[in-house]
Amino acid sequence: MTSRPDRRLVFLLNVAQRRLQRWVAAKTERNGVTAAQSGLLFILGQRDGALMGEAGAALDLGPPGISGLVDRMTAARLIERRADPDDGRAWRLWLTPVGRVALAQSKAGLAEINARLAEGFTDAEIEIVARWLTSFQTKFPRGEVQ
Amino acid sequence: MTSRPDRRLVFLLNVAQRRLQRWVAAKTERNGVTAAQSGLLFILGQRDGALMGEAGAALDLGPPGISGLVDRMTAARLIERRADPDDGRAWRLWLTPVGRVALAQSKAGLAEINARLAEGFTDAEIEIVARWLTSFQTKFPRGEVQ
DNA sequence: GGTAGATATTTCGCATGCGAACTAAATTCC
DNA sequence: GGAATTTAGTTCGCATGCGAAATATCTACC
Repeated sequence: MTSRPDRRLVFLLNVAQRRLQRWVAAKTERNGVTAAQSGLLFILGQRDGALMGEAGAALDLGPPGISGLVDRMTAARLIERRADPDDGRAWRLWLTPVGRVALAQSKAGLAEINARLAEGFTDAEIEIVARWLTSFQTKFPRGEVQ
Repeated sequence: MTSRPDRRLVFLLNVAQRRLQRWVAAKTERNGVTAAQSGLLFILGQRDGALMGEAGAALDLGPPGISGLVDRMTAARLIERRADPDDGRAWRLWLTPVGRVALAQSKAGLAEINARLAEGFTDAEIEIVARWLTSFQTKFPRGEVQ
């Protein structure tokens, strides 16, 4: 029966993600902060001075992902990278004043996006969506496929 | 009250998309066909000989996106690009024998992914998710932001 | 018929993020 | 204490897909 909707779920997810990505990119054009960069700003807003690996884990990024993101954001003066005094391999990440401003703007922008995301759906329905999205973490774990 | 779940929806969507992407990439490693490439194979499976623009629209890709995808898939011998006899600007895309085999494999793989995506959710719930994902098309339209 | 505008595709530079392979520092184990 | 292993990050090559700008062709309009 049904089975028609899920046929397209993979595709719909992909498109939705890109639509949102584009929207945020266009929205924050002047701001200069992309969606991925906002993510790291939010993390540091809660845990300024986090290790790169911690931030990467919080954002579900692998080492190359967080490394590149940090490079770009450091170049943009949004964050600062300082050596961990206790571990010669590790770096801690800190918001710069510019980064704090960008974070505040991102927070404001997120409010509008959240409003749109929930538009036309009840709290209960959004709850289901959130649960579905969260289920990916167990259904498609990092590391093991087989 | 609630309002806590949607806080993270943007992020959850992003992570879910990447998790699935990685999964598919690892899954189809030998196959050699990525998720994006499967998308085009599916389109051509239904409409062999589609114009690049048509295929791009069906996949919600802009001109540069479909152009690059076609380049890579042509190089991989999955599809063929032939000039449209009626329009000197346009190209039509055709599955190669290799592409047909890859499409068949992708179809099989999609079945497994669909099963996982629906795991733990009722048809009604999946319906809600599908509706939510589809709503992005109107909430975050191409072209206009403001 | 010829010019102005629309349309199909390409190219460029960029951000994102992956896996594989590497470097360097820390930890474990004998 | 020193070798083996683990851990934190980096680098490389790649796929993806965006916006802006360019190219080539087609269509419309005078």
